[in-house]
Amino acid sequence: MVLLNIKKTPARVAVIQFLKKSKEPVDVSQIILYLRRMELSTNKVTVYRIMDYLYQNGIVDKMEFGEGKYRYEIKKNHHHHLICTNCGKIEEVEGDFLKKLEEEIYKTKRFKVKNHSLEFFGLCKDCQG
Amino acid sequence: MVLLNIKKTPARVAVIQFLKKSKEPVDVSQIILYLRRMELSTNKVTVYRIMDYLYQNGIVDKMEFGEGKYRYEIKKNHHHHLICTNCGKIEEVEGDFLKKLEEEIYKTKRFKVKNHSLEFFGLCKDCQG
DNA sequence: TGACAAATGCAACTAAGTTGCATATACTGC
DNA sequence: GCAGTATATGCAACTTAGTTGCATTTGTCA
Repeated sequence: MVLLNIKKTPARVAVIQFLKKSKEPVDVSQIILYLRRMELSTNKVTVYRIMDYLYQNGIVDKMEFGEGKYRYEIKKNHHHHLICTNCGKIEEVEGDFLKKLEEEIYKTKRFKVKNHSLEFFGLCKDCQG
Repeated sequence: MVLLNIKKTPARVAVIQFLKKSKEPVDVSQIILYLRRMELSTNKVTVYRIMDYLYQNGIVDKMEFGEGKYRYEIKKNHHHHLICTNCGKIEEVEGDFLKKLEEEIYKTKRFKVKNHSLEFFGLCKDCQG
């Protein structure tokens, strides 16, 4: 993905770097912590604006796991999240399982699905039993 | 569903009444408006506590549609929501389409799904074309 | 290297949701 | 019906997520 007309500011570069190396979707407070660690003085307004920019331009996905705040991750292959309700670990399952269902929805309800959000909550391997 | 050990306070009765007659999941501010209209003086703290109580006891479902706030509805047959990104209308599709997928997830990832959240965003019949 | 749009910083704000504690009230047994 | 008690509510103050307006700074491109 090529970013056009984007000013390569230190904050933006660092945010994207952080998102790329993160193994789980991150929230704004985690991003701010990272920027501090990188000795990039910044404030939350900037971070919110960066995240909004990245989201509006399809560079990141934005999601909510029932925590009352949003998480972001670099857009990649279609996938969904497995969220462990015990330890909080977030895993991924790859694949788009809903294409047929979305066609069915259009046939029966005339609702044209453009996007969906799907997350699974439960217990990860280590938290069972 | 029988509610045991619940004090039937006017606020609770009214909230459940409102949820039952609502055609879409409602948020806390809508509930407060309804209570005011019913001439039930109440405050948001009470409403949040009622909603939390109802949620913890499995009487309502709690969901988030990317608005930065939660919506609630009386628990009923398994279904998912179709949210029109143009007019905001919220429809339903009945059915649990993910059972097989969840079994598959357990087989391949050893993640035991207990719950999932699935919403579809797009254009309703009236907002297309 | 200078101009200018675009990005940032600051301060103040809104909106959602929470906490502690004192008061009020629905239910139980009498 | 009435008193006692656990439970629910109200209030005030707070936290956290996210926003807005405006002045200042900074990347980029000519």
